[in-house]
Amino acid sequence: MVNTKRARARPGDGAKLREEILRTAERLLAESGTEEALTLRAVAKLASVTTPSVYLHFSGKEALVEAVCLRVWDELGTRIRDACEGTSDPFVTLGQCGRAYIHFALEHPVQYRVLLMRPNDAEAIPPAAEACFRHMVGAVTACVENGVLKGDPETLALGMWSAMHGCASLLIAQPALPWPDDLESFVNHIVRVAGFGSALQSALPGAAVPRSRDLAAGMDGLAKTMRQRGAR
Amino acid sequence: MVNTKRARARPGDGAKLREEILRTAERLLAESGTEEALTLRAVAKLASVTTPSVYLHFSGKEALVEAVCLRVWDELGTRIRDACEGTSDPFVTLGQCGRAYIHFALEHPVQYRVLLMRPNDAEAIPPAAEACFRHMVGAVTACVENGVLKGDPETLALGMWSAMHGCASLLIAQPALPWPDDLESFVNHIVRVAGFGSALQSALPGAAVPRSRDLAAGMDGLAKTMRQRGAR
DNA sequence: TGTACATCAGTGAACGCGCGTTCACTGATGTAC
DNA sequence: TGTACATCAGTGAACGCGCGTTCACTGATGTAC
Repeated sequence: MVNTKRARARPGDGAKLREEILRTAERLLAESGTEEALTLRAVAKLASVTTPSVYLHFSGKEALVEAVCLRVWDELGTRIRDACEGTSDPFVTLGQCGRAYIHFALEHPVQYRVLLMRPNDAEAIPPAAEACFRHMVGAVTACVENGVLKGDPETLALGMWSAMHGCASLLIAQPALPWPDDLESFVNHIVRVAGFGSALQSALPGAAVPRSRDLAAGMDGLAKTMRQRGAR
Repeated sequence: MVNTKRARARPGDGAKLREEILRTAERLLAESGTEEALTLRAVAKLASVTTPSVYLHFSGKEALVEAVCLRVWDELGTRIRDACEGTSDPFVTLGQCGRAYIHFALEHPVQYRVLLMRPNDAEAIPPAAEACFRHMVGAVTACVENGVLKGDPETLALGMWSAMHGCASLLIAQPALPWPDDLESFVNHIVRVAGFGSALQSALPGAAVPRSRDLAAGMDGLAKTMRQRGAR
């Protein structure tokens, strides 16, 4: 974390510092590894500027944090959107969405924590977060139209989101749990469980849970059918 | 939050204050609604004692927080254990475990946050947390022995835990998301998705994801079979 | 072309705050004689 | 039965720290005359 002398911006270029402060704040989060390191003083120092300068561009600390969040939501949205493109099968696409979500979280653990694990009593989520959710809902809707899922797309999407979030946030916050060595396989497991589960729950909505033996038999039969169809 | 005058403990009874401090800390969390309110000064004041008195029973703030966590883990463990008793079908039992977990989290949101959403770089989880996990693994193992689940019980249990955690922690941290009005139904949805998904993933391990149309057809067929068996 | 001036990005010093922690102490209790 | 004393739970005042925030200021830049 070097702090070289900054050249003062020319009149009219003041907003450049705003951009630089935001980038510095993200860098501080990533490099420190903890959100507690995100203080106005630390950001200012790392940006080679005095602390009160931050107030020229942000009304206070909370405004800075919110601005950082907006950027992260945007990045996450882009990642999810990109993951939704290029595949034709909607169920596969839904899984790719989920994988992209978890990968983003694991690659940006501190940012993810600030986004989704802080207490957040705001009445509404920011538009950039809404956009993320809409991508998820879109992927689910395609599955509903295709028939592999049934039910309210928003509820199904919240279920998928919550499953992805559970995996990501538990990995981030509780690294001491006995996680498998092959994390990539575990993430796949989570994504498949959520997808398969949503599909089966779509087929058996509200019904009583089948007896274990019946369910086990049904699963084995289904697996055989799937293998036959896949082999054609 | 009243603070009445405390009578000094008699020699030998000093440890009573330790208990009282712990109870006060839990009360403070529950009543304030935020973990930031858990300061030594606030706990001492609420317990009608001066701040340095806390040091007679805890080596410092971190030790106090850890002691609070141990108690919450114990409570959670009891809840899960109780949920595992009384039912004969292991798959139903697994679902009850999950529901008990989420209910506990939603009833104690601040405590749950302190337990599982704080940064936690400890190398090992505390024994009381291990006990919780073991209950989950036990419920999963019963399903594996019964044949409704297949695979490594620890991995399957981590999947279940992560699904439950995702629902609970997202509800707690992001109340502004468009949650359904009927939360109880949503929790059921989550639990069933995780259970059904684990079962189906057990039957189709590592295989390529089936084509949507095949999966949809398989699900409908399965649902019909289940209804017939359930109707017998 | 030179000069006075307004603009505006950024500075330096200081503020009050609540926090965790330390340390010398007090004063009631039980005990030894 | 009375008294000196050791024990030990708890006190009161103070410490340094880093934080967010405020405010009067500086000094380079572009502009009007």
